[in-house]
Order: sequence, then structure tokens, then C-alpha cells
Amino acid sequence: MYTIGQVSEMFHLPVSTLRYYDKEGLFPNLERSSGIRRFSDKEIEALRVIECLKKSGVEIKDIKVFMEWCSQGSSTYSQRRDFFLRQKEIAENEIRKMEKVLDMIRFKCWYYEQAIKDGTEERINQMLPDHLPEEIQAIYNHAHEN
Amino acid sequence: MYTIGQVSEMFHLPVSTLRYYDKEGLFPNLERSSGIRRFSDKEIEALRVIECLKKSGVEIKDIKVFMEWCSQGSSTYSQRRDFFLRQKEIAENEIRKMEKVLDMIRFKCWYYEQAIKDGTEERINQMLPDHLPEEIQAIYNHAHEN
DNA sequence: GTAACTCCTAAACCTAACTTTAGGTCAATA
DNA sequence: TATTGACCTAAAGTTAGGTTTAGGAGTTAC
Repeated sequence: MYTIGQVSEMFHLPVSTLRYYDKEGLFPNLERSSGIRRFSDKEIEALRVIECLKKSGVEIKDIKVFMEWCSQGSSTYSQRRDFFLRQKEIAENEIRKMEKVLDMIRFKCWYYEQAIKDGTEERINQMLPDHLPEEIQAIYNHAHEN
Repeated sequence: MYTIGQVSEMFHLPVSTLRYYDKEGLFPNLERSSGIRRFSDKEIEALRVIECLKKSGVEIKDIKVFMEWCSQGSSTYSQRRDFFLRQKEIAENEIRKMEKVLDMIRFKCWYYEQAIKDGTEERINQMLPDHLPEEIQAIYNHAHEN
């Protein structure tokens, strides 16, 4: 069992944020002893899931719905599985998008490296959009496709 | 040269968003003919960069600073390269975090699949934290490390 | 010639996710 | 004993990134 201050340290989250999460219903079974919140391992694992879902773009109110399912027992297993299956698609997509973003950034790194060498962007711009060095062309295409 | 409406269609961005970006100084050299915005290929490429930087978490006001460097010519090449080098670190980190998030989600998919089969979470919970099937253990560890 | 479209501005409004403030309880320390 | 520090609440405030509204101009379609 942990106090709010201990959990705050463990997760590097402000105490005010944990109270806010509680107020929003993210810990439906959080215990209290004489008014003071007692975080159990259940809430610790819940917080790991919360961080995870937040990073994949789930809103607080939807995380709340999931946490309610969790406290409804075995009758919601398939809803919870389906929820994570959808989240899996979303996260995979997100990673694919980020790989593109990263390739755009890599291209720009190369671009400015060349510009510094040449003192001008002219030579590089003449190579655009499809006369770049092979390796660079690949990341340029990936970054600019669609 | 494109009108705001055409650019809106190309990027699937509301016209109001493009006006907002302009107001925030993201197109420092945007031309106008009799008050109407004329987007050139420069602004189109700028928009691609904007989308990219937004996805890697750069704030509008910092994107503005970058766009200002762009309109200052060759004297800012190395600032621009350094900016992208930093952004590269950030994006790579972001992807690593998302891979962890994805492994947590994958673990939860497996977890609920088992729970559905067993009708209870008990058997799985007894396997935690280090008696999971080999393949699952790996993603569980990755998701829970640190 | 009037209705519908696209464009424009300035300013008000909105939402999510916190954070801050103001005021209070309780336990331990100096 | 008084002050420090961890906890509490309710409510107001903040921030980023837009979106909406209200009012207006210019061009094309019927």
C-alpha cells in the first residue's frame, strides 16, 4: 500500500495529477483510510495502463470507461480484449507515422549538412524530387509518399 | 500557386487552421494578391515540415522560430541542421516509447485472450511477474521495464 | 439581380488535461 | 507549543491549438 506522495515519486507525476485522475474516476476501487488515499498494486498496474493508453492517444473519459469494465469482473473480458485489439491497430499506425516523420527529419539533416558544405541550397534543390543519392532518395520518398 | 481552399483539400486541414497557422507566423513569406493568400510550393513544403514537427511534439511558437530561420537564408543553415539533429533524437525516443506501449498492449491482448479461455484471471496472475510463456514474458518485461 | 461560393478579418469561444489557490485536518518534530 | 510537512476538498485558473461567429467583399451561376 502506498500514499499519494509515494506514487507521485514512483511515476514522476505531480500529486495534483493523481488526485485529478481519481476525481475523473480512473481508480474506481481506490481505498481510503480516514480520508487518505491508499494505492494498492491494482492501482499501480492501473497507472501503468493509464500512462500507456494516454501515450496512444486515449482520452481520460475513455480510460475511465475501461477502468469501470475492469471492476465489473469476468463479464467484460471480451470488451477489454477488443478494446486492446483496437488500441493495437492505433499504436501500430502511430509508429508507422512516426517512422515517416523520422525519415523526413533524417532527410532534413542530410539536406542542411549539404547546404552547409555547399554554402547554398541550390545544388540540392536541383536534385529534387528524384535525382538524390540512392540512400537519401529512399528516405525522401518514404517521407513524402501519400 | 494555390488558394487556401486548395491547400485545405490537399492536406485535409480546415481552412480555419491554415489561417490560424498564418496568423501564428508559420508562413513568413506567404504572398497575397488583393488580400487573398497565394500558397506557393515553398509553403507546401513548409506545411509538410509543419505536420512533421507537430507530430514529433514541437509547439507552434517553436515552429514559427524555425520558419523565420528559413527566411533568413544561408546564415542559419547550421542552426537548422542542429534543430533537426535534436528533433531526430526526440523522434527516435518517441518511437522507442511507442514500441513499449505497443508491447504493453500486446501483452494485454494475450492476457484477456487467456482470461476469456479460462473464465478467470487467476491462473494468469499466478504466472506474474516472471513465469509467463517465453514469448509473452519478453514483451511483458519490455513493457514493464524501468 | 440575386443567390451561392470563395475569400477576408477580428474577436469570442471551446476542450482537454492539468495546475493553482484557498482553506482545512492531523501527526511528528524543535 | 508552534511550526513543519503530508494529506484533504472545491473551485477557479491556465495553456495549446484550434474553431466558431459575425460581418463584409468579390466572382460566378441561374
